Amino acid sequence: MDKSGYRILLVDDEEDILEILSFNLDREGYQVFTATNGQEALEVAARQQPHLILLDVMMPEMDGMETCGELRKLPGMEKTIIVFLTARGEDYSQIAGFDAGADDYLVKPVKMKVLLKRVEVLLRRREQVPKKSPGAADRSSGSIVLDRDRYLVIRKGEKLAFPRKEFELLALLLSWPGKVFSREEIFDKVWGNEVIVGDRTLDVHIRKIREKLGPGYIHTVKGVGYKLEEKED
Amino acid sequence: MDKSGYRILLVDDEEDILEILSFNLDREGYQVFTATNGQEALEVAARQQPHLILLDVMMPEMDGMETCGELRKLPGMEKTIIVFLTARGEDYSQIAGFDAGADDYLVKPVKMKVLLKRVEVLLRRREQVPKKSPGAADRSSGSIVLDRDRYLVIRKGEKLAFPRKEFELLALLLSWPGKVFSREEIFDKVWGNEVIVGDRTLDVHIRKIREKLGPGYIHTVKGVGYKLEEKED
DNA sequence: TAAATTTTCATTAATTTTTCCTGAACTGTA
DNA sequence: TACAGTTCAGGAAAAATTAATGAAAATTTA
Repeated sequence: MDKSGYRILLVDDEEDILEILSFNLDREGYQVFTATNGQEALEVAARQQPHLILLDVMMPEMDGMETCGELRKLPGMEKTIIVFLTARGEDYSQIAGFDAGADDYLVKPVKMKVLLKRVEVLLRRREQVPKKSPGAADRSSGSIVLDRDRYLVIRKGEKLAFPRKEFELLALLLSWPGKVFSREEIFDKVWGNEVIVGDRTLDVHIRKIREKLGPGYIHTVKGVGYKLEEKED
Repeated sequence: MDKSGYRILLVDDEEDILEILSFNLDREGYQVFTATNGQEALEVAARQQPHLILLDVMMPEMDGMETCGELRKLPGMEKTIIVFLTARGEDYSQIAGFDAGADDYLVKPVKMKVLLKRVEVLLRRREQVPKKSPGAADRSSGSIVLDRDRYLVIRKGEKLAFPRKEFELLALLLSWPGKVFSREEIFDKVWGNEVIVGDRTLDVHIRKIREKLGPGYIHTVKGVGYKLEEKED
């Protein structure tokens, strides 16, 4: 990940903390900005348009949550990642529960390694630019996308309704396109290790999925299992 | 298998589960350690250097996948076996996919017997150290590569589908390019010592492989066995 | 209760695995 | 060199395994 393309805003009333965080994030390659209070945070944020904001909850005058609410109102800041920094012992229910609009929160004291990792993960998640690594096992699928909330399978924009078992099965295959999943593995992951169903059951589900997706997606590897692959033969 | 030589780390935020797993694994003879959150897991792992880590995906603060990523970064932990414990219905693409770096995952509820078996198998698998012959070609260096996950044989970038027996046979030969495998050895490794098949069976499989790979790969050493070699005559 | 979903079952189909037979290549020997 | 005795390759096909299919029963859901 090229970190130099990311702007991070740190907001804390303690200069010491700002300095430590700043030092470490800077060393990682991020562009770092700081603010020591809510008001300042809003100004810097508006000007710099950071990708991620680390916000201390406990601050005088305008606290983290209020600042967060204000930040969210700024143009282009609706999707900025806002992470709360909170001291241990503060009321989690208040922090985790409220809808001030934070994306995540960290409990102080935070190990720097953890914080850096979290920042990285959050940025990457928001990045959502699925790159293709040539040659390597590409686990992001091409034309098939799952909508787990609605139990929909979207293939080339077309929405297909899938019943639960079929959906779960497809989801499993899709979780690693190309990988051959053995029957055992499929039963284990889709049905669970409690339930025991006949071998033909799986065949039938595979057939149903094939009927909906059309041919060329699910391939049988006789004696081994099934795999999903879009391009191949 | 002497289980007392293995250290297993259990990570789950639910104490009950930890207790049950701990009890059972302990009874099997493993050395068991526990942690109730990702942070603790990292600390214990760093100190105890476990051989296998059972990691619940759903945990507060730092979830299993994130923890996994962190664990992988610890020194000497690159090859530790990490197994995810996941509830059925969770997004497979999140669990199996992504580069969290898990070796396997189990779906809850897991039968204890299943879990113990899986642990045993995984530990044993990791035990086998692939032997290298000094002068021989490395299996990855040649133009033939096996992709076990996809069950494909890749020869000069070209993907070839191999049926099971042929795949296993080729895998054996490829495990030590240049070495001559005796018929006896091949039958033992590929068919297992219980199954008894005629001598001609092997010839036929070799022929099939030759048909697919083309000549120049598998060489017959009359009266001794077969070997795979890419360069020689 | 009807509709949809999931599972089973009997058959059929396809592929894989194995056997068998013929002949070529090689080995050692008279 | 010619002769038996092995050992393996190649063609063809039987045997066995495994999966696809059609239809229907069982189960769950709406």
